[in-house]
Order: sequence, then structure tokens, then C-alpha cells
Amino acid sequence: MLVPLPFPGPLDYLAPEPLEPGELVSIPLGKREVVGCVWDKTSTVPSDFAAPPGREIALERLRPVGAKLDVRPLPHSLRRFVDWVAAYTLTPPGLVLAMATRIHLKDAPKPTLGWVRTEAPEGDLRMTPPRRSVLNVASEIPMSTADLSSKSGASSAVIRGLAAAGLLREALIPLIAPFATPDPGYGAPVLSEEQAEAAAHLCRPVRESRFEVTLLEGVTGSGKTEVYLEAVAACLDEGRQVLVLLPEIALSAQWTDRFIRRFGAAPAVWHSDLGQKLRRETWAAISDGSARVLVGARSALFLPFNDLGLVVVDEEHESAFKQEEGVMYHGRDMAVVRARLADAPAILVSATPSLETLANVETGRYRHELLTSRHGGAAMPDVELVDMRHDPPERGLFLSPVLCEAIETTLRAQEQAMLFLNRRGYAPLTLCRACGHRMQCPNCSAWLVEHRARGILTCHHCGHTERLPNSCPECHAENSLVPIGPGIERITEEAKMRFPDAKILVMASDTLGSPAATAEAVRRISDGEVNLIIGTQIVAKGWHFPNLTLVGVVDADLGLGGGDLRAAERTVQLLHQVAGRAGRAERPGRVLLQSYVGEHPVMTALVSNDFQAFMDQESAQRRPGFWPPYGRLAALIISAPDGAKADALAREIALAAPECEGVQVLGPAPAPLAVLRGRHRRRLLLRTVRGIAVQPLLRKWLADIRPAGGARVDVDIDPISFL
DNA sequence: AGCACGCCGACT
DNA sequence: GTCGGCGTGCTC
Repeated sequence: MLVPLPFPGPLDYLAPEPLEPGELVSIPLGKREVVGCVWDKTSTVPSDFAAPPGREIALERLRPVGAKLDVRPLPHSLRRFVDWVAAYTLTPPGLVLAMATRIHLKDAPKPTLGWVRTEAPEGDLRMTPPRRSVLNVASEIPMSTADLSSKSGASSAVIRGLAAAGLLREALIPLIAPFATPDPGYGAPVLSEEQAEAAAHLCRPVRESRFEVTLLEGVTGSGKTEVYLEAVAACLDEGRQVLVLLPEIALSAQWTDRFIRRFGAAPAVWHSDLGQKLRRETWAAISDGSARVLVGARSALFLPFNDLGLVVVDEEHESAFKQEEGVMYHGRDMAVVRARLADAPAILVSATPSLETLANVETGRYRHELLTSRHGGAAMPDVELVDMRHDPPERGLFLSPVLCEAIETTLRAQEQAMLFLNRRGYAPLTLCRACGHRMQCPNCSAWLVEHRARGILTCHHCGHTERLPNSCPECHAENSLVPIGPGIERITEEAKMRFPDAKILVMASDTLGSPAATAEAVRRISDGEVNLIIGTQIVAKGWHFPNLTLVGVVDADLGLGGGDLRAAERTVQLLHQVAGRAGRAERPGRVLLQSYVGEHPVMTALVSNDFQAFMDQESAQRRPGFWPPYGRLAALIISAPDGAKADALAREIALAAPECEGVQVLGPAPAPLAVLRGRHRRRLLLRTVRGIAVQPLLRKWLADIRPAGGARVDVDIDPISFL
């Protein structure tokens, strides 16, 4: 019996009656009741994960299971997936199971009885006005007595009478608002020859229920979505379910619109801030198969699909697919595993695929479909560099004369312009001019970011917030604190000054709280209510803004610092994605990159629109040192309430480090955010050549390590963020 | 994750 | 003398 708690493996219970694997039951644990899932007898949990032999509980001490929950058993493919993720990420399987059962299964409402209209003829029954009224209201959808009587104005006696006459029949009122069935024949698009060919290749493994991974690569605007929706259509046609993963929930509204246009019905949606009721309904509808297509965030991988026939990962290169807390898994990679365990094909979609995926294409593990032309004949935008060394903005400002002029021209032509800066707030650093003191977070090794609109300084890592002081907390000089560097608030201020007539819209994750607010902002842009958009990361997503012809990247160098393995790759992907917002309709797009390092390969790749060369170079840099994807990485994050404890534990772990061919341990070193939320962090990196299983190595390494005094070790397999 | 057990500081 | 802090350990 697996319980959603961090035990090393399943627990044993007495079952008064036989239970099937996957069944969910209420079970006693200590003083409380928890949900348990009947786990397979031949558990796929690796043997070094299960309890050692001889520690089994004596039969007479076993406690009996409680009542079965009124839900379907977790399907076999999900159970195997839970085991797989647990073993891969070195997480106790119960915590992985928790992601599949976290919905409040226990207090699920009981279905109640209602009335439906039967096929029976009215016969010689006296059709009084109240009776007629009830029959008019009743339908094949069950309604409760109270509902029926209030809608018809007749009393419950009338309903009882009609039931006795056989004209109404009792039926369970479904708890689930039924999910509409998408129609694969509705709104089928006309595909170009290139698109049609790619679609045909994507449909084949769907028809054959065969696991196969395909990278669907295509320039922004090449109609990738239309193409993979054909595979979705094929899967619907086969009567199986589809899972589509998006990196961010903000995208789900636009995706849903697109889906409705193609299939005439909405998909089920899954993300972390779904209301509890809808959450439960969606879970049940996936479980019983009535929801056929679900679009969601990575946590949707743990839904109990009973007949999964296709998995799609859109924007597969996005680092947002990586879960960085709790169970640390990469949504894209686990999606491939989920598909394999369900014998379903997977499609990874991107305009700028990750080096990981490209490497898999190169070795032949993944197939490759390439769309080379922009849909409807739109041209790729023209990307130009603004060399900030030769063409700097005025002192204290951040928009160069070239960029300002381009914005002027664009606005005058009644077109839309966008300024992109991947940094929230007013300024990333606040400094005392008198003594040089920097405003720092008390809990993290990070600067406090000024948010001028709210008059505060805040830490983007832990949420610590304080009022912006009038005097320096260090030297008490009055009005000496100055903002250093730009955030989008500051760019907005500058834009308002430069372009007083522009209708400005700011898009940032903290100003757009909900997907609905995001959808509204997108609508205002599409409808031309604004003409200058200023935004962070969020504007880079796959939006379609037909009248947007100019994109200005305020600081193209921003992502390059920090010593992150993937800094350059990520910057190229992000900036290419942003650039792709320009010129998606008939008017050509123009992109200006403000940079101080114009000769950097990232800038060269963006200007020449040659990503193959960039990726080749990136690959050549990583291959010799066995950096991913040509080797494997695991990070050990050691954290403790104080630095000394963290150092001591890090040293202890380093001393026990495995020594063998093809394995290298780097560190310990202070983790890049050496203090985070008041915890002092050190990091060790394990790097191995391909073909070495890092999990057994790590389990053995850490088996005898007993962190004490509030210290802990977190393992991050395939780390992607180096923060 | 809860929840109890347990071993050291400030209260009636 | 006790109340209670949360560090450590157990739950089939």
C-alpha cells in the first residue's frame, strides 16, 4: 500500500477482501487516516529503495485497510510512471504518488438521484397543466426533484405521479459537468504540402499506438500547432486520450481558443490554481475517459489517463518545464517517459529546440520533422544589432537613439511596437550614493528590487518586502539611495517621457495575476487598443499579434552572465522567441537588439538567423567535457540554518564521494544563491559520462549520510538552473 | 507530512 | 515543582 508520505516504499496492510492494484482506500496510519493506493506486488521500485529484508512487520501487527474510495483505480501506466519518476529523481515514491492523489479525494460529494424523461408514451394519462409543465422541463439530463419543481412550478407530488406513470425515471445526477467531445472533423485546416507531410508522419505512430518521439521544429509562425493538432485529431479518431503540456498556464487560454476553432469543443484544462471543484471533476473525467483532450502544466503528467494515445510538449525548450522544488523533475523528459509507459507517441514542439532534444535527434532516438517556411508567406523579421558602445542612450536612460527612432516610425505608421526586458520592477539594485551600501535581502544573497509603483523593495527569491527608506540604513544620509539599472517599470517611465502619445500596455507576470488578465491584455493588443507593449518574459510566448512590426530588446546581454551552462542557449531561445512576435502578418517585422557584446555568438546567431551554426558551436563546447547532453549532471544542494553546519555537511559528503572511471565530483562550492530564504547553501556537482546510471551511485553515496541539526541534502538530477 | 516523545529554560 | 520550546524518530 503506497501512501502519499515520504516512506522509502509501500507499507503492508491486511485486506479483509481482495483488492486490485491501483485501488484507492482509506487506511489508518498512526493516529490518522490517509489515502493509500494498492501497489503492485511486484513493485517496480528498485530493490535498494525498498525496505531491507527482515524488517517486515509481523502479520499479527498489520492493521486492516478501511473503506474503498469512490474513484476508479489508478491505471497501471500511471503506477509505473510514479515508480519510474521516484526512482529517477531519488524521491520517495509516496511523494510522487501524492502528486497524483492530491486532489481531495476523501470528501468527494456523493452522487444524488434525479429525474429524467422516459421514452414512454403519454398514453391515457390525464395531461394536467402542472404535469405538462414538468414534462416540458424534464429532459434526458437528470434533474433533482427540487430543481424540477422550481423550474416547472409544480409540486413534488406531480413529479411522483409522473414517475408512477412511467413518464419520469430516476437517474444519478452526474457530479461531473460533462466535457464536450471534440470533433476531429470540425474546422480541419488546409495545410501546405510541407505541413501535410509532417502531419502524416506524426499521425502514423498514433494510429499504430506505438511509442516514438518526434521533434516538430519550425520557425515561429510556421504553423506547428496546426500540424500537431492533426495528430491530436488522429488520436481522437482512434478514441484515445491526448495530453498537451504547455510551459506556462498563461498560454492555456489562447491555446484553448485555437483548439475550439479546430475541434468545436473546449479541451479540459489542468494547472495548479484550478478551483477545487473543477479540479476534482477534471480528475474524474480523465479517469473515466470522458475528457478526451487535456491541456495543462507539467503536473498534468500525474493525471490518471486510462487510455493515453498521444503526448505533446509545446515549447519543449522552455526551462519552465523543470520543477525546481519538492519532486524535481523535468516535465519534457518525464512526458517522454509517460508516453513510453503508455505505448503512445510523443511530439516535442519548438522553434528553437533544446540541445538535449537535438542530440537525441542526432543519435536517432528521436525523429525530426522540420517546417521551413512561415505560414501564409510572412517573412522572418529582420534582426539588427544596436551596438550600445557606439550608439549609447543618454546618461541615466536605457533606450538608444536608434531604437527610439524606430519606435517613432512604427507608431507613426499606425503599427505596434514592443519593448522587451526580462526584469521586473523599477531597478534591480538600489545603492547609497554616499557610502556605497547596497540594499540586500536579509534572507537571501540577492539584491532587493525596487518596485516604485508600490514604494517598496522586494526580494524576488523569498518575497521579503520592505518600504523604500528615505535615508540610507547604513550611513543615514538623506535621499542618497539611487536606482541602478533598468527594470520594466523604469523603461515604462522612460517610454512615457519619450512617447507621450503612445498607448502603453505593461505585461509582466506580477501585473497580470491570472490567465484571464493575461487573455484580456492579449485581446487589447490584438484589437489595437494599445500601440506600445512593454513586457518581461511573458510577451515572448507564442502570441499572435498581427499588427506588431517592431520589437526592441532593451538588454540582449541580460541572460548571458551568471556562469550558467545553458546561459547562451537560453538567451538565443528567448530572444528568438521574442523576435518571432514581430511581423507575423503581411507587414514585415523588424527587431532591434541593444547589446554591448555584438560579436557574441548569441547575437551573431540572432542577426544571421542561423541557429544550426550556433547549436553546432554550443555542442562542440559541451562535448569534450561531457557536459549535458553529452554527459550527465546531478546537483547536491546542501543547506543548513548556518554556514558552518552547511560547510561541515558538505565536507562530509565530499569525503564520501564516489571515485570511479567516468565520474567526477565538483565542489563543494557555495551555491550561486549562497543564502536562500535564510538557509545557507553549498553545492556539489556530480558529472558522469553517458551510460553511467547516476541514481545507484547517488543512493550508495548518500546512504550513510545523516544530516542533523536542521541540515538537509536535496538531489537535483539533470539540474537546469544553476541558482 | 503529522504527531508523540523527550530533554532543557522561565513561570505559578 | 510544572508548562512548553521544537529537535528526533516513527508510522505498516
